[in-house]
Amino acid sequence: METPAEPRFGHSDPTPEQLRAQFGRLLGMTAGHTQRIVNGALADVGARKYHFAVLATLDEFGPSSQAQLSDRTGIYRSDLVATVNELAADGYVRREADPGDRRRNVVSMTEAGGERLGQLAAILTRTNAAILAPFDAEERERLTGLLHRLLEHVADRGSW
Amino acid sequence: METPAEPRFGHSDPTPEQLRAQFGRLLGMTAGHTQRIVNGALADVGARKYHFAVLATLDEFGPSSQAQLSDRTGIYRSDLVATVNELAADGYVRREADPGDRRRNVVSMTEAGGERLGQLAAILTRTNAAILAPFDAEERERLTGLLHRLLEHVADRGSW
DNA sequence: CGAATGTCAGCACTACTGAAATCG
DNA sequence: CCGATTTCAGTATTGCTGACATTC
Repeated sequence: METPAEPRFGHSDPTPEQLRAQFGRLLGMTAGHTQRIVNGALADVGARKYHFAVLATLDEFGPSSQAQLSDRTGIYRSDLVATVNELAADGYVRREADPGDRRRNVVSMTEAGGERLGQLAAILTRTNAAILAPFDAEERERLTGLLHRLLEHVADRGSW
Repeated sequence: METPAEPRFGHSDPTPEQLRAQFGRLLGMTAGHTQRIVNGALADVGARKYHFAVLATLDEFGPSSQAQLSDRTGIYRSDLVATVNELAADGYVRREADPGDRRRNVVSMTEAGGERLGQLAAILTRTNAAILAPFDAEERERLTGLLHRLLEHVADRGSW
């Protein structure tokens, strides 16, 4: 009774200062909510971020080995196996042995994969717009510019 | 041989446009790297984000029930159990039955917990500074301002 | 032989769900 | 009985590591 009913993320009590002050927390929570929105929209059609990443890469670079897909998407090779499995099971990609290098597979997008990519791209365009709705064009550029600089900085292995 | 040795996150190949264009990806990757830096620094002393969140909350609000801690930190009640277990095992908090309401536990910070909080706060201050190093004061305010607005927007249940 | 490739198994952390037991 | 609190068990995704067999 002391605590009124709280919704899933409802903070009936104030958030402590020391927590609010953490930049990492601000960034992490913002990204967390954003990811949940994006993942939820993708999950509605049975997809995940990895699916879009692989399909978009195949669209731009054409048939590729899994190692190339890993390099271009940032997805680990071990995780790519499952991703390609899923996409192949749905008929969006084909996995064939590379005749020229028998260590490799050649992954190529099917026609159905092309349509799937269009579907996922549309979903992402929509969610991106919804997420950035409160910002005008100038603010969006400022925000993405700052985030790009921050990403370059934190992604710089060697400093950490 | 075709692909030169790539470090853990080295993209020897370019990132596809369609991926680069995703705001969610930019935010997610930035947050991911940042979290890894912060978590790594905390892990060096055997701590996690949840530990700091709970200790900071106890510091500001005094002895609390686990439900209150959950509300104020955003940590799920089920996950709070393990967090309090860990903190109690290290002597940083005490968990006692609430005499006035036998459903509740009263969690309170010990002296060692206060020192631990100081240690973790110092670590976070250091990592925050390192993460934000490339930005001047004005840019930091702009970035945190934009992120706060974005967080409010995306955290708004009901819109999603 | 050394290196690349694909595959499998597994771990850690986070976020989240559901259910049970106790108590008000 | 309803609701609050704590606890346990379990799930999913992501990021990441190590090992292995095959092939170049």
